[in-house]
Amino acid sequence: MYEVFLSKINEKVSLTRQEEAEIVAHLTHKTLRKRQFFLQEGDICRYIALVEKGALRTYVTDMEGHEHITAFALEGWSLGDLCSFLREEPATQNIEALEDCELCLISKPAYETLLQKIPKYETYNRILITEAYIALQKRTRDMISLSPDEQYKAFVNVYPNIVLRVPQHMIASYMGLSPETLSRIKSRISQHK
Amino acid sequence: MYEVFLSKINEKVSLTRQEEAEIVAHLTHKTLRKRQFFLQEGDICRYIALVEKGALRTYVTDMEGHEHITAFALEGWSLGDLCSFLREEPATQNIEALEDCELCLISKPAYETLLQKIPKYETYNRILITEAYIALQKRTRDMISLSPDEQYKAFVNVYPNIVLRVPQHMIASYMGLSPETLSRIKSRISQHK
DNA sequence: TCAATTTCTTGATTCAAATCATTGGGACCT
DNA sequence: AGGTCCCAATGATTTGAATCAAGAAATTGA
Repeated sequence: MYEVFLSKINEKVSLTRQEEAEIVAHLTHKTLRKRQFFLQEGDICRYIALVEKGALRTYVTDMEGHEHITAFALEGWSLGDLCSFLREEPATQNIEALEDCELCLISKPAYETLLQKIPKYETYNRILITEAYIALQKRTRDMISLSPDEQYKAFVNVYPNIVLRVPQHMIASYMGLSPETLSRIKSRISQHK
Repeated sequence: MYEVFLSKINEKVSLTRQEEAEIVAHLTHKTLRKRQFFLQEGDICRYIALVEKGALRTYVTDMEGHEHITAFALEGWSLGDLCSFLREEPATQNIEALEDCELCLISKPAYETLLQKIPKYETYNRILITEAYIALQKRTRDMISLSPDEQYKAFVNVYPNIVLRVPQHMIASYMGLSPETLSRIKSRISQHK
């Protein structure tokens, strides 16, 4: 049931059987159908989720009501509106299933208990959030310093699975482009082979 | 000497005298003159710094050689190329003093020792990096969802000190705009009062 | 104090991407 | 099969910001 979750932690720190049991006792499970929301803007994000199966997208809405995708998540990835989760404030992000999903959830009380009781869990979280920060920083750097063509090539290289599983107009949204522009970028790239 | 550093930690966790002494023993001090670099692209980032006094900018260089400012740092803020620091890879960021600066440094060996020996230091770091992640996420969200005018107003509200201490064209660079465009935005805003 | 640099503003032109509009191809229904 | 919906590709037009250019204002430094 929680193999993906535990193996993710064990990649960073080695848990004993006891610790594994303690952690699993604080997890819950959830399934989502395609198009169901894990989180909607305005609600408080009560859980951080780890994707055991499926695909989801995170998006925000701008002042004109347009959606902008800020992240995708596939198997093994974590998601949630961290700001809303930690401060128990209304979320600004929406998280929607793009396929039927299996999620593994941890609530705020569970999160805090584990941080306190299991030092390795705190270490794991420090490492996880540090890596997320580095990845986000890298993404912003790429958006600044690469041409749209280069950016798309980089995206296809780093996330080939997403390209296969997600409609193209959503990748355009993620890249901050109109669907038409991404379409033209693709044809431009394939011309120069 | 290290008051700013310790008070930053004590905001999040309460250190004993012993712990404070242990931490201070692992810190070093550095001064920078205006226009000196704390870090240059290609070098390995050997230290994370906390600004005790002064102002700095972090920037990256794109394929055409243009600079893009990704962050400013004033008193009490931390900086460094985290990716380069942790993985001991060449940095992609440049960090330059905008004023004469006093920095408080922590090396990688010191960082790892403290993480291990002082659990509160790990907790502090987890909280710090989590807040940095949330702030970076908020910034990307603003860049996506706000008009340049709104973005500038928000920037002035959140960082009035930076606006006072940093040339306008650098703020334009931070916002991803040309200096001319930011100038026009300012006149547009002041017209509508 | 005066020259040199840096910084900011304003105007004219150019350009890349958004928008608007149309078409064609699948996929999924009954 | 036929119809509806969704998605991608392509063309025409518009638009907002970058670029190019020049000059004014402010800082800096000898």
